[in-house]
Amino acid sequence: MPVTIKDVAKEAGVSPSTVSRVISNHPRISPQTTAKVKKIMDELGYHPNMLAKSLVMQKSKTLGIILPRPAEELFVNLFFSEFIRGIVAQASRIGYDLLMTSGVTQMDEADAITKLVKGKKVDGIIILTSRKKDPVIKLLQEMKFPFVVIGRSDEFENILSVDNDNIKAATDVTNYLISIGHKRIGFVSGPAHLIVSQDRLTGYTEALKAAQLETKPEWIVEGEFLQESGYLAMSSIMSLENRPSALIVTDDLVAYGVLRGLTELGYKVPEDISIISFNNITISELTNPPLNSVEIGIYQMGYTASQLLIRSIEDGVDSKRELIPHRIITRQSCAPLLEK
Amino acid sequence: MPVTIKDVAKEAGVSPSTVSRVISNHPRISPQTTAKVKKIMDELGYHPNMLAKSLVMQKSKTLGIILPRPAEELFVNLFFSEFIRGIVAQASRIGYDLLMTSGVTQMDEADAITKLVKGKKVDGIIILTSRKKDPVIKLLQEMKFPFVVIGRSDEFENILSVDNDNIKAATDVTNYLISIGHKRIGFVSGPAHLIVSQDRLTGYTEALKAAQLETKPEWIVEGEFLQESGYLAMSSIMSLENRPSALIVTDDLVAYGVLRGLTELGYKVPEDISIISFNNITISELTNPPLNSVEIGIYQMGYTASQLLIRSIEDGVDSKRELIPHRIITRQSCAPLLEK
DNA sequence: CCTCCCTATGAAACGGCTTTCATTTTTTTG
DNA sequence: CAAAAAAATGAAAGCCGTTTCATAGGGAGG
Repeated sequence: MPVTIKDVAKEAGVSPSTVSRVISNHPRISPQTTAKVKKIMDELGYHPNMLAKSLVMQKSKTLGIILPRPAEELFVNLFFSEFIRGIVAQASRIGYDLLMTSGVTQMDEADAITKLVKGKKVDGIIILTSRKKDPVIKLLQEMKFPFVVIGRSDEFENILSVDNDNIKAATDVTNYLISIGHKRIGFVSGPAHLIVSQDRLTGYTEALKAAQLETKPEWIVEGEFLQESGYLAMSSIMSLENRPSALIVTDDLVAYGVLRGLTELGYKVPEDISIISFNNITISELTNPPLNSVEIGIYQMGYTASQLLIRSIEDGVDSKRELIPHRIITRQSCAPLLEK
Repeated sequence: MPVTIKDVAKEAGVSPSTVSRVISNHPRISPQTTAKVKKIMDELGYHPNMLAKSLVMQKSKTLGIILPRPAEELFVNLFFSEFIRGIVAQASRIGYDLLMTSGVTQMDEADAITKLVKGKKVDGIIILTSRKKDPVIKLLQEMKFPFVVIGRSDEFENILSVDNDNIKAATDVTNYLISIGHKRIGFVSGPAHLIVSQDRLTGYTEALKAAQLETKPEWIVEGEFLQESGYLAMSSIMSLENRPSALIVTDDLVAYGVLRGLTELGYKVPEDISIISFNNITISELTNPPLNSVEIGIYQMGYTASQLLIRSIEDGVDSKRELIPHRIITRQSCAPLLEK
């Protein structure tokens, strides 16, 4: 027996319509009535039933997010919390909540989305990872449902997205290494099906080309977002006769593996080889030596995604790309390479 | 113009009631009608409006969770993702979603909860951290609303909770150190207002008492869940003339700070002092040396909390405490102490 | 062949809120 | 002071489902 708008109305001696108008600050309600109704609402501890409200308003004031499958979660895992904080902070501020769901099996991400969308549980959806030819993006695009992707789509131009300029970031990192004298630069990449991997690789390649430096396919290793990948990459890279003097690593956790591999092989960082990685998660300042990394503004990405999506829902903006600035954090894993 | 139950009814030449009954597998609907209606639903791409359904059923099939304030998030941060995965995995399996919200300012956690509860957006709530005399627990208890706390309450017995046996865990850890020969054991604790801190400290104290070993107040240092806390603790502890030969640390991140502090002061782990910590987050296997730690089953805690809460919602269980087993992970930060 | 009882389905109310349209009350204006 | 305009409020429909109660039709039993 929760207290409803009717109870308030009866108690205040007005009609439900009037109470409703008081709640929504309708202009044509007299100050006295407003005061009286508000008093009663307080006394009765009235809170509107959001389901009823949502049903009639045709919007739920809720954003949706699909939990990544464990496999892809690897990437998201370490900054998931920060992301979510950003999203929820901004959403709450504007009166939205965040609904999380996941497919029951690995396969039905699409089903989960359809259910959310058609079931009217959410007004918009945030996509955390963008894969090449991402079917989820296509689905939402077809349903014409508001959504924002963290990252970008390789198929659709006119969507909402929040991203780092990963190409630029990788270029910056590469140029940074070049600027301190490195000429042979390797790259430990992430899974090829993720767009972020692709972009970072592109930036790296372009920077090298622009500087007219050598690129060797064997200097580029692809792996997962696992430290093990970094560890494994080292044996192949370091056994090359003409090996890189610096390495760009796609993620700090992977870089940790790189560090571990190098230590085991008897190399010193940064004396023997310089390392710089991406994402600047907690780990990166805890390694030995502390890692140079690229801060990508995770909280801000979440925050911005939330904001953008809500604007899209309320004002119908449906095509905008926001780039969150990145920043190279200098620690102690890179050293200048002196001419020899 | 989403397709509603009426559209399906019209198209199938039956009444909305019949369609509704088909959806819920009502026994008294003829096979032919069922088949016909299902076919139409498919053709039209019908999905029930969950808001309407929730409104009439008086339940939303949604669990709620309040994002911890940044200050307390520190503790939760590093395993937040794992927690959430556990919660959502189990919830999704049983047809529930997870709704996340936060107070807009730091203060109104209680408001956020009230809104969720009275607004009928959720059927139950998961509380991630339990503080001493936690006002949030009291609030939910007063509202007689289903909730489960991760941890335990120091005020209420008859609630739903999922926890580690932290007292036992700390006792185990202490006994482990004792078993390898340590007699002077220190403790780097977490914030006193968290129940988990209190419990671990209790376990430690009890184990020492049971073994009739010395406890010195100056061997116990309280700090935040920050590596800085561990770092700072070292200067005071290591400057004692009669200092511990082993240290139990409340969290791996803090232990990392401890390690850093010790290295700077010129001590070697485990030769000079043994370290073991709690939580077993990613970091703990990456430190130098890799940390002995206590695995606390985070995913399983989330999973269990979800399950327990849903059972409570559906079957009215309202008092149950589930303990998730812990496990000491042996790595290389503890060494036996030989008699001298 | 008539009643009685199932079975399958439909009609209508309800859940709690918003909003249009109508109505009453008050104020303004000529 | 009457008429018109403005302000304040109420009645009722509608959002989209579920469920109770009623009813039509078919078969069993007498």
